[in-house]
Amino acid sequence: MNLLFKALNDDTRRQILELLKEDNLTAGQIADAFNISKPSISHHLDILKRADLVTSEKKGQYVEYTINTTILEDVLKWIITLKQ
Amino acid sequence: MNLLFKALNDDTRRQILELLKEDNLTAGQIADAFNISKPSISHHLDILKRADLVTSEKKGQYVEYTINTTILEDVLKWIITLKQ
DNA sequence: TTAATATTTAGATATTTGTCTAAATACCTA
DNA sequence: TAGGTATTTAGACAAATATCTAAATATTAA
Repeated sequence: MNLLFKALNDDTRRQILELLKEDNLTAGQIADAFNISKPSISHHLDILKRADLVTSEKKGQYVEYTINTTILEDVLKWIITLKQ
Repeated sequence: MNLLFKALNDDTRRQILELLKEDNLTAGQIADAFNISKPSISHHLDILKRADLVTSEKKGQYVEYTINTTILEDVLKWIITLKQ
């Protein structure tokens, strides 16, 4: 839960998730969407991965990232419980 | 949105919200529930207030805090949109 | 009005976080 | 195999954050 909220607590990472919602993208394609260095984006992707919000698959020399929204159920449940 | 995620990105603050879900509490009562100094709790309450997750009302020499869950709709919507 | 209680503000400090550049690693292709 | 491209790792640094103690403010009650 902590890892999840931590991962979501950054605008760049939330934007990455919104991008990946539309399409799987390689690390480079994601980096190109931001005015941030590739290593920084790589770091953000690592945080998203550790929170299980994305998965990655090596495709030749590229690494393709995919969003995993199932983990967001946990956040939804926590919030909905709080609202009841 | 940023303020909201920031406020939720701390275990103590999430626990404060869970306490306030059960009952309105004064700043002191909230502080008593944690092994953290009163000024630190006061600071957490300020962050929750700025995110509009709680409201406060002065009652004599006490300050009573109330949870505001309506603002969580924004987070729910963001997550649900991401999942679709 | 003075003393006690409740809360917040101020200021300090250690830790975490987001960013960068440089270097390392992995893969592809000529 | 050598050179180029894609990505990650390492290390440094500034800014943000969570915490503390001490002091200030506000309210109540003797």
